[in-house]
Amino acid sequence: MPERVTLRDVAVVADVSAKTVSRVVNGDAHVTPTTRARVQRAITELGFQPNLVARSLRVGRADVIGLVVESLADPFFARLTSAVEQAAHERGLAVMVSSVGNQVPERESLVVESLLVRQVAGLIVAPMAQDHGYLAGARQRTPVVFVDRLPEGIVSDAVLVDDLAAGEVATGHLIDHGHRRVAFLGSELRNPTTRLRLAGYRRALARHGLDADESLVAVGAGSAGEARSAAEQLLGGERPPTAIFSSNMRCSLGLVPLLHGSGRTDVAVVSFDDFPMADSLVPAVTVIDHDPEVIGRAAAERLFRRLEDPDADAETVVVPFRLVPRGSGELRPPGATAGPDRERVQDPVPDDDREQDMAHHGVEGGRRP
Amino acid sequence: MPERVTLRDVAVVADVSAKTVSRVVNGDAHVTPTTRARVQRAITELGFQPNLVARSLRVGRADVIGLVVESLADPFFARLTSAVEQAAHERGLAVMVSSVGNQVPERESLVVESLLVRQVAGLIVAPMAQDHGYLAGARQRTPVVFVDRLPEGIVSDAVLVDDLAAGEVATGHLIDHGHRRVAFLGSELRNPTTRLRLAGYRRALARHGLDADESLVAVGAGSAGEARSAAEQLLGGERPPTAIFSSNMRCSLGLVPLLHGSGRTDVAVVSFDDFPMADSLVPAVTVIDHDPEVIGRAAAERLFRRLEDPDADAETVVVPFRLVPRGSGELRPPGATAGPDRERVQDPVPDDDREQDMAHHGVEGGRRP
DNA sequence: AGCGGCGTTGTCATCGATGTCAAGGCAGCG
DNA sequence: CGCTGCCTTGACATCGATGACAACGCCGCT
Repeated sequence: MPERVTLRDVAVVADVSAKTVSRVVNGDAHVTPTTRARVQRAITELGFQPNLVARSLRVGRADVIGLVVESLADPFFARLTSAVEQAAHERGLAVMVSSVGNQVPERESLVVESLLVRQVAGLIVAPMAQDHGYLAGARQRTPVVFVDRLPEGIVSDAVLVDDLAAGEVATGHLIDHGHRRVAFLGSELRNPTTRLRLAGYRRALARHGLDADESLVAVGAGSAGEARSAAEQLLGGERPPTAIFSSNMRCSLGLVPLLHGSGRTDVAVVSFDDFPMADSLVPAVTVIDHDPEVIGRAAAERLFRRLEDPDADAETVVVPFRLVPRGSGELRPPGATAGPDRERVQDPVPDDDREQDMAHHGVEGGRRP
Repeated sequence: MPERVTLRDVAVVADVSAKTVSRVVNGDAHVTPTTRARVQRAITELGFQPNLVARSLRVGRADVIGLVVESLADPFFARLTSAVEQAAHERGLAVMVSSVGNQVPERESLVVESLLVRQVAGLIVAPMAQDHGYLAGARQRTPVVFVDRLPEGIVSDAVLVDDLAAGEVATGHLIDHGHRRVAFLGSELRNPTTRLRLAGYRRALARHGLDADESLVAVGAGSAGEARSAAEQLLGGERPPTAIFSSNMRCSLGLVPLLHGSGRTDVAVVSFDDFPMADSLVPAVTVIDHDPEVIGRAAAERLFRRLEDPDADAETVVVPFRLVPRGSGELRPPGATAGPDRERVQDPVPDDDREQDMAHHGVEGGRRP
């Protein structure tokens, strides 16, 4: 029994050529049933398994897809990874994962390169880099689907949430509940989704005629601990916020324990992304919910379609988000009275119209050119 | 400019053989500095990247490690995955991930096989299968490190937490706080860690002279929702538990919202594994904490060492766990008085001795033969 | 001058699969 | 019987890298 059984070993036992064994293994029609049965017996007897590395080299492409995310431990990306892996597995593809970290966006191109030299059939990338020109050459032979944001400098398939709109909805929700000092808590600005959510925050402020106060913007939190410290500073300022838009799960995991631990559950919170126990806390946390599993699956499907039809036009899929009111986002600022905010003179639209506008934003999924 | 630059292309430009280019790429000493510089220039000019699939085929092993876990979305495994990927990346290795799911332990061997045919250099496996004999042959060429439990039927490297001891500590903690109706909430019994934690639970009961009541054992929860339903049944029974040992994070994510949502925060809880917000809830959740990052890193290091020394003896690394009292596990049962439990006549050891005993369990890490 | 040793370089086989295309066998038709 | 077409099979090159080892040149020593 040789250490590794090859086509040749099977060919000897079955008294055919290795090519015929290959035909049987790959379901090629050009084999007689008699020969086929004989080869199958030999395959079973020897426990033959094709060497997929050899096949990949010959074919020029591995049956593996690459996934690049910021962090595999991040709950959002963990669930996205899981969805991608499951979709790939259903197609007989393996998944090679790689993380970029949150310190050096330029690592993205190195990480992607390390997947390309392994001949991955395709890539799903949650981008952090400023410029995706590095992918221009590779994309002729390796399809790429971007998740969470559009690439810069190239046209590619993508699966997105509208971060700007979501940031605007989250912030608008707080403003609609009377808050005039709304803070933004976010990760590094080199993270494109942070920038978009911040832009949405600012657009909501502007839309309500509120001045943007940069002392209410705390970005750069690379961990839950840093988010916690940043929130502490926000709340300890001269004119502290009465509400906080926490622009990703990681920041929320720093902010919420702080508020609960320091008895500041009076501060209104909208969290971008749901997280465990958010609805069990008192008050339960209002969230912008977008499902990483939906994103992961959509990205994988998009990639499979691209593999089948390399020359089709690039397509962007926008997946829906929704605001889930649970309590923390509906808290009123100190001194505010119940009911519609009477100070709001710039926008006479009734509340129900605004709710509908939000529902429109929250439900809309579709295609973006 | 050819589509793909090979050693041969570089060799032509540099006027050397492909073998010399290979020597330069691999840092072989047998190249003159003059030749080396000339080749480097050609490499840069052509943008050459070695084809790692070709190398893998020739060498007989890919520079990829495989990781097999139950679910990539599970927070515990997500963090373990992240730690493994980072450790691998530091070594220039890629990571191929695969999930088994929680329904069919036998899928493990199929999943492992799909990694083996891709010539992974080594495997890290969080096992679910009943028998690891399927790995006996492969292990001669592909090192395996098991995480979380020892394999069945083969001797292999492993990185473990002592699930039985941890289950015993968790349950003992509840008993020490006066509970006599302690329930066990767990996943499927085909999951070996569930079985060990249940055994620990039973051992704690026995140690305190308490009869095991099977109506207090709820296993089979495949999701947080199912855990929630199981907990509902436990609490709705004729003689409901006053305390619950939730034997994994997933069960806790079902149980804790139930308790909070139904006003049953009087039920004492110890959760195996920490989770986000556990310490922000009221009462904060007492947990058995073991760090998946420590496990992941230890597993990766063990695998790297195995790759360097394939013939060394198998080794098991036991990583520490600790009980983190936060409130939920220290709740007293209804009608209990404060202070030491006067009903405990079988064990006259004072509380401080027992605390020390637990600290001993919680701190101990080391090697197991 | 001749020999031996050492360092560098190159040739060629190898890894294990698949693609390309020729060859052989058989059936049908004139 | 000879020719043509179709189907099956096999030979051999290919994928792109590395391992094994021979060949060559140079230097130092006798």
